[in-house]
Amino acid sequence: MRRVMTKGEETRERIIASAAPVFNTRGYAGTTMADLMAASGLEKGGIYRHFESKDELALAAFDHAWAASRDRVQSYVNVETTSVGRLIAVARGMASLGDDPPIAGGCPLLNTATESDSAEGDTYDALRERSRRGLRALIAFTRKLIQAGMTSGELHAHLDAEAEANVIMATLEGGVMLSMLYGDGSYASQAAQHVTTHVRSMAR
Amino acid sequence: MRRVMTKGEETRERIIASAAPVFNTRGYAGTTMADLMAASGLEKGGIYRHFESKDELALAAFDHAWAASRDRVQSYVNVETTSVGRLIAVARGMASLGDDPPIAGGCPLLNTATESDSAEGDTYDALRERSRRGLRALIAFTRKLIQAGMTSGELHAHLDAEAEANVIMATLEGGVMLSMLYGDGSYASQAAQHVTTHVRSMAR
Amino acid sequence: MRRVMTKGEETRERIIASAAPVFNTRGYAGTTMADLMAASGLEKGGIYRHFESKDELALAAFDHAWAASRDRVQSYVNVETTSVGRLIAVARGMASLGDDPPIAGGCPLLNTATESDSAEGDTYDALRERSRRGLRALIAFTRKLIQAGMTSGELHAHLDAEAEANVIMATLEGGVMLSMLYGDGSYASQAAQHVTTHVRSMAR
Amino acid sequence: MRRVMTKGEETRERIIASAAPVFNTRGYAGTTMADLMAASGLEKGGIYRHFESKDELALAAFDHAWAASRDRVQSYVNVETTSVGRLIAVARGMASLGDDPPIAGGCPLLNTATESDSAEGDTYDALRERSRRGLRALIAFTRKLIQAGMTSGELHAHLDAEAEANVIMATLEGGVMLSMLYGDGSYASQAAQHVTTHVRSMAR
DNA sequence: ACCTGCGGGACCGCCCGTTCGT
DNA sequence: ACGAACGGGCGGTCCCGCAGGT
Repeated sequence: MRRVMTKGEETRERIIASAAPVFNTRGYAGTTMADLMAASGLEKGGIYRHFESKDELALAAFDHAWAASRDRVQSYVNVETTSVGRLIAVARGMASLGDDPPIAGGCPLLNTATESDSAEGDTYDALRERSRRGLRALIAFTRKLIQAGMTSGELHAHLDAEAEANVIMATLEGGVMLSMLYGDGSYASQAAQHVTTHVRSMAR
Repeated sequence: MRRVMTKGEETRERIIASAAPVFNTRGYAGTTMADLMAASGLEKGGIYRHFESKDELALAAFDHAWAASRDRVQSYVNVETTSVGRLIAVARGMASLGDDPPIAGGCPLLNTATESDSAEGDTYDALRERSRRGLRALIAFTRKLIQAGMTSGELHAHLDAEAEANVIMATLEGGVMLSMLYGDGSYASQAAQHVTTHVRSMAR
Repeated sequence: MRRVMTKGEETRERIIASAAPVFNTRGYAGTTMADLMAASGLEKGGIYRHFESKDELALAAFDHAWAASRDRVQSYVNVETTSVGRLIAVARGMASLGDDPPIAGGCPLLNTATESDSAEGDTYDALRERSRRGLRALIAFTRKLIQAGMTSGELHAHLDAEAEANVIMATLEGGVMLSMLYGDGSYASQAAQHVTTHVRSMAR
Repeated sequence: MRRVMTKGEETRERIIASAAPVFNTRGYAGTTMADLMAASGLEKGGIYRHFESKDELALAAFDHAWAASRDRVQSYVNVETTSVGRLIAVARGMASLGDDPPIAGGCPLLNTATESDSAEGDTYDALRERSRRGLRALIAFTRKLIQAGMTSGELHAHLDAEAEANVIMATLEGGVMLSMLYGDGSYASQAAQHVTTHVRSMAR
C-alpha cells in the first residue's frame, strides 16, 4: 500500500488551503505573514520550510483558489448535456461565486486581476500572468461551447463566438463584483439571468 | 480680483491629483508614502501638512479619481438628447475607462470595490462605502435613463429598469476589468457594443 | 513717556510664560513644539521669530519658572524679621511649591535637576548648569540665614551652616517630590514642619 | 538538570538589564529605541520580539532598576539587628544610591516619580503608579521599623511613625537628588547623617 | 527530518524641530 | 506672525534566514 502524500506534502497543502481565503479577501499586498501564520496555525519557520517566500505561497494559494472556483463552475456544467444548457450552467456557476464563494472573498480571478492589472513588480507580474491564463481559459471554454452549439445547430450559425464569450464573461464577473461589494448575491444572479436570456436569444 | 485658491489649497489639490493614479494602479495597501512623495515631488513633511494620514489622502484621491471618471462618462452623455442615445453614451463612456482612462489604472470604482469588498479596517470601510455610493449613483443614473425612455415611449413600457441598470453596469465594469487585465481596450468596447445592441433591442 | 516693552518683547514674554508650565510638567524631552504652539496660541513661525530653537525657549522658560518659584519663597521670607523666622519661612515657602505651585508641575529646580542630572547633550548641560546655580543660590541663601542667626546669637554658635543648609534643602525638595507624586501637599508640609522643629532645636 | 531559562527569556532579561540604566539616566521620553538598541546590542526586530512596545520595556526596566535599588538598601539593613540600627542602615543604603548607584542615574523612584508626576498618557500613568507603590513600600518599611522600635522600647513611645517615615524618606531622596545634580555623594551622606542623628534623638 | 523561535535589517507611516517666503 | 515645505528620525512592524531542539 503506497503513501499518497508525505506528511510534509500534507502540511504544504494545508498551508495553501488556509492561505487561499486570506489572500483572496485581503489581497496580496494586504496580507502579512502574521495573517498566514494565524490562518495556518504554524509558526513562521514552519511556513518557510515549505515555501521559499510569501510570493511563492501567494501563487500557490491563487492556483488553489482558482482551481476551487473552476471546479465549482465545472460542477454546474457537468450535469448538462446541451451547449445551451452548459452555457447557462456557466452563468449560474459563475454567479455562485458571488453568492456563496468556495473560497472566501469571491472570484480569485477578478480579485487578482484587479490588484495586479497595472501594478509593477515580479510577483504582480506572475499574478497577472496567472489571472490572464485563468480568464483566457474560462473565455475559451465558453467560446467552445458557443462554437459547439453553432456546429450542432443549437445556436445561430453566424455568431461571433469570441466576442460573445468575452461579453458573457465580462457580464458575469461584473455581477460577481457588484455582489461582493454590496454583500448581495442578487447582482450576480441578475447578471446570470441576463446571460441566460441572451444565450436563449442566440438559439435558433 | 480675489484669490480663488490659497497656495496651500493648490498644493493640496496637486498632491491629490498626483496621488490618484498611484492609488488607482497599486491599490491602497500597495501604495507607500514613498510612492506618494515621488509622485507629488514633495517631502514627507510637505504632504503631512495637508493630510492627517495616508488614509485621508487615499480617500481624497479616490474622490478625485471617481469624479474624473464620472466626468468622462458625463461628457459622453451631455452631447446626446434621447434616452437611448444617452444610455449608449454611458456604455461608450464607461468603455473609455478601460481603453484610455482619465486616471491611470482604469475604473476607480472597480479597483476600490474589489480591494475593499471583503477587507477589514476603518479605511477599507470608508473606501467600501464610497465605492458603494459611487456605483449606486452610476446605476441609479442608468436606471433613470431607462425610466425616462419608458416614460417618453422610446423604450418598451414593461422593463425592469433596476435590473437592467444593474446588468448594464456589471457588463461594462466587467469589460473594463478585462481590458485592464489584457491591456486591450477591445474587451470594454465589445461590452459597450453588447450594451448598445441590448438597449436598442429594448427600444420599441 | 518711554515704552517699557516693545510689542515683540511682550509676545516673547507671553510665549515664555505659557511655555513654562508645559516644560515643568512634561519635561524638556517630553515637550513638543506642538505643545508649545497650543499653549501660546501661536503658530510655529511665530514662536521661531522670538527664539532660535526649542532649546533657547526651554532655557528661558526654566528661568521664568525658577524666578516665579524663588519669588514665592521670597514673599514668605520678606515678612519675617528674625533669622529663625526667615528659615522657617523658607521651609513654608518651599512647601508651598508642592502644595500650590506658582508654575504647574511643582518645583522647576527639582524637575529640571532630575531630568538633566545624568543626561548628555548641550541643552541638558545648560539645563543642568542652571539647576545647579539655582539650587546653589537657594542653599547659599539658607546658609547665610543660619550664619546670620549664629552671629546674632539666635542660633547655637557651633553649627555647620553649610551642611545644615544642604540637609534642609534636601528635606524640603524631597517633600515637594512626594507631594507632587501623590498629589497630596501634606508630604511637603511635614517636611517643612520637620525643618521648623529642627531649626528651633538649633536655637539656644 | 533542567533548563532554568530559555534562550529567549535570557535575552529578555539581558535587554531589560541594559535598558534600565538608559531609562534611568535619560528618562522615558528622552530614551529612543536607537538608544536601547545600542545598549542591548540587538537590532530593533530583536528587541521587538521580546517586548510589544517601548512602553512595555520601560515598565520592565523600571521594575528591574527599582528591584536593584531596593536590594541595595536591603543589603544594608540585613546586617543590622536593632530597629535603630536598621533605620540608620536605610539611611546609609539610600545615600549609597546617590553616591554609587546600582543602576546608573541614581534612584529610579526619584527619577521616575519626577518625570511622571504631572504628565499625561497611559505609560506615564503606569510609571507613576509604580513609583507610588515603590515609594509607599519604602515609607511603609521605614514606618514599621519605627513602630517596631517603639514597641521594643528602643524609641520613644509617642512618635508619629508615619510622619517620621515620610520625612526621613523625603530627606534621603532629596539628598540623592542633590548628589546626582552635583555629582557629589556628600549631599546624600549629609542627609543620611542628619537622619542618623535624628533617629538617635528619637531613642530614649 | 521537521519545526520552533530567535534575531536581523529594511522600511513603514508618522511627526518632529526647523527654515523660509510672504 | 503665519503657513508651507523640509528632511531626518521617531516608534513600530514587516518579511525573512538560520541556529537549535525534539
